[in-house]
Amino acid sequence: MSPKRHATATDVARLAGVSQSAVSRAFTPGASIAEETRLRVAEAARQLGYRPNAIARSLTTRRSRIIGVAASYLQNHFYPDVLEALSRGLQARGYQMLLFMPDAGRHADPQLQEVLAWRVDALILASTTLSSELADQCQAAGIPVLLFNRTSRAPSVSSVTGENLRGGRLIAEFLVTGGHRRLGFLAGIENSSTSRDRERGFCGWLEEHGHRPPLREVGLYRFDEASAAARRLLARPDRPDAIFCGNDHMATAVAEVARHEFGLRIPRDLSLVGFDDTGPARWPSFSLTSFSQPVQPMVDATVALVCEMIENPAAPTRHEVVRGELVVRGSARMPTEGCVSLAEQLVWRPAVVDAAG
Amino acid sequence: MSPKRHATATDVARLAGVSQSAVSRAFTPGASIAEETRLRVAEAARQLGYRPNAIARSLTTRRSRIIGVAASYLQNHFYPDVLEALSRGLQARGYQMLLFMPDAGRHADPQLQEVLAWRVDALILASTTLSSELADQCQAAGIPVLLFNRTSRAPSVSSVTGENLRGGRLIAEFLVTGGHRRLGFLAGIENSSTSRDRERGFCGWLEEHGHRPPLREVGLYRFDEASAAARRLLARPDRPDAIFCGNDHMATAVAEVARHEFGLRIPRDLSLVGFDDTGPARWPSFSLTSFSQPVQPMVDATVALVCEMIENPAAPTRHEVVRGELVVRGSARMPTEGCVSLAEQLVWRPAVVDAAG
DNA sequence: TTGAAAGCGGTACCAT
DNA sequence: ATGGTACCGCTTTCAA
Repeated sequence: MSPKRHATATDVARLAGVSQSAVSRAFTPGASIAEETRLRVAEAARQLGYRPNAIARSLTTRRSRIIGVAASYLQNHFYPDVLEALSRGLQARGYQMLLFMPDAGRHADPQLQEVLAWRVDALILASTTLSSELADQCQAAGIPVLLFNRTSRAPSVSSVTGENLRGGRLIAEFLVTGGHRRLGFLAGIENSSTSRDRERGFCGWLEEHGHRPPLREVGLYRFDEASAAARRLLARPDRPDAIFCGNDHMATAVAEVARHEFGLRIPRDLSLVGFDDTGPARWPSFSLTSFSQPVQPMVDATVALVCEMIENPAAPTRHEVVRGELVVRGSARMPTEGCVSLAEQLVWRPAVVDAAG
Repeated sequence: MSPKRHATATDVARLAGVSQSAVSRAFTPGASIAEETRLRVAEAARQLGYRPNAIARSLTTRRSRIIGVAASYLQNHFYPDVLEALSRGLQARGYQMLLFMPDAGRHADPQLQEVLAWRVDALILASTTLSSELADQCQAAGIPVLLFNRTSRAPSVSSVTGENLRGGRLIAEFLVTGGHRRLGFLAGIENSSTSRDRERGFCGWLEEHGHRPPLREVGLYRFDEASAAARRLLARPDRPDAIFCGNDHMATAVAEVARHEFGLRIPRDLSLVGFDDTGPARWPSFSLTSFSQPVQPMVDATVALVCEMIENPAAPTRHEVVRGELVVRGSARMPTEGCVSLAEQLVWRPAVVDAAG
């Protein structure tokens, strides 16, 4: 069969014996229309399988009710979780989600342009790789931009992040109190705000308390890079006795290398702490101690903020920081005698398969 | 600053001193326009920051160049991988991707309608939960529908799947040849074609070769359900010595339960085989033997097929089956003396952290 | 090659 | 409450 043309409002109007305007009203909640007319239209629409054309509607209303979402590297389980929550959140508010995955580097630009061509009502950038100049440009072009799990150097772009700084500090304190003395830090993407803040928190606390800076490697937030970095770190004569990994995804890579290539036991020979508290890191096999970035609250904040920005474009920039906590599992040696203030900030989660879902 | 209006083709035309039609042509590859005019328009467009409005374009051309993609349950690492590849594949062909995650059950309908309102050029359903009647309806409404990793009962809807039947059979042969005698099968979603086919292959081979049917549990393709199913299965007095799990995601759940709750060693006390060959299942900790569903080939086939369906709506239904192979790692006891035909179908992959990426 | 003009399928304002 | 009508921003004939 040929691609049969969709029924239009005019078709419905003809069948229902009303004007095309009436059809439009019948599908506009709160429009002034007689109940009887509405029913007649509804019936005609049903017969014809009519659905208002969102494209035509958007052309006149100048609001697409589409939100562009940029993501990259879904291997890190944090992002699929975010995507799922985001999809439901936006859907619930009547928005559609146009997903795109920018290529690394400058090639992202044409892709972004394609998305902008759809006159998206807003842009959510959950991609570490997309340059922040791009964000600024969009912002300047008058479209609301929201950075997710990152910030821009220019503080003019709104953002939703976790407590990167506090997380980094707390982990430093936790590890030092736990008796570790040769610390390591595995950075993510070096010029990402997220990795920088976590590192600043971690090293800041160490410095303030008179400890040596940690050994340092870069894992680019990727599994394979993190594995390679772990090999370098663990092969050193002064191998660290604890590593703070920039996220859980890298931490699992380090755990794999440590156990299966170096024969190390965790946490006996090596303590590991991650960031995010997502995915396989919660499974008993890894039982990773990790500073959490709670997906649902972060997404809720994002959806609320983005809707606000759309409704009030003049609203001031906001930087939401969603509270996290240090979730203590089994991958890092515990402080035996903790200071109280530290203990109060920890959450103890024994490994249970059920909780892994 | 107020949400400044985007420049339109008319604005550009005025500045360039040409007609609005000329502007349109300047942005239409292959349109008949003088090179000099094109340049003048390009310059004016640049000055004004003009980008053709995709919404207006779609309204007249009646092609949106948007493809609706339904996914559900991104916890299973297979799907994020698919999404990433799909995004790049569609992008490369000039399509945008409108992603939605149908709620389980009937509530999916209004969401689908929203997507259809955008007059998507095609629909890719990679969601196990979306009912196949919905697929039929869309198909009947004249929009190309492609089922990914599933089929519909009515064979009129095109699909791309892995070798579910052959995979199931091969795994049965592999396990029996490996000396296992008390087999278990962990089903996914019971009325999904994928789970049914894998089970049919598995049980079919067993029956044909005079073996008892396996013990059976249902894991709904979910981590927590699979964990619960594993507990039931492993607590039995006649506990299976090998379990074929409907996918890798469930297999990792079973491995966790088996090791950490039942103290079983894999594969000494229990052999495990999965399906998909993705994600954490490839990590040394799991080193899962699994029948592969190669993401890139499956996505390539999907993109090619969907484009074909768009260009030629009259094209006949097609059911692409992408070849997979039994990837042998360490989670299942190997046949000591294999029959040659079986051995030829196996691929041996020792656990290496590098390969896990 | 170019410009004028007729839609595409709606929304919203205007009288009635 | 209803119908008529002027757009929304573009593509695509049709003449010139």
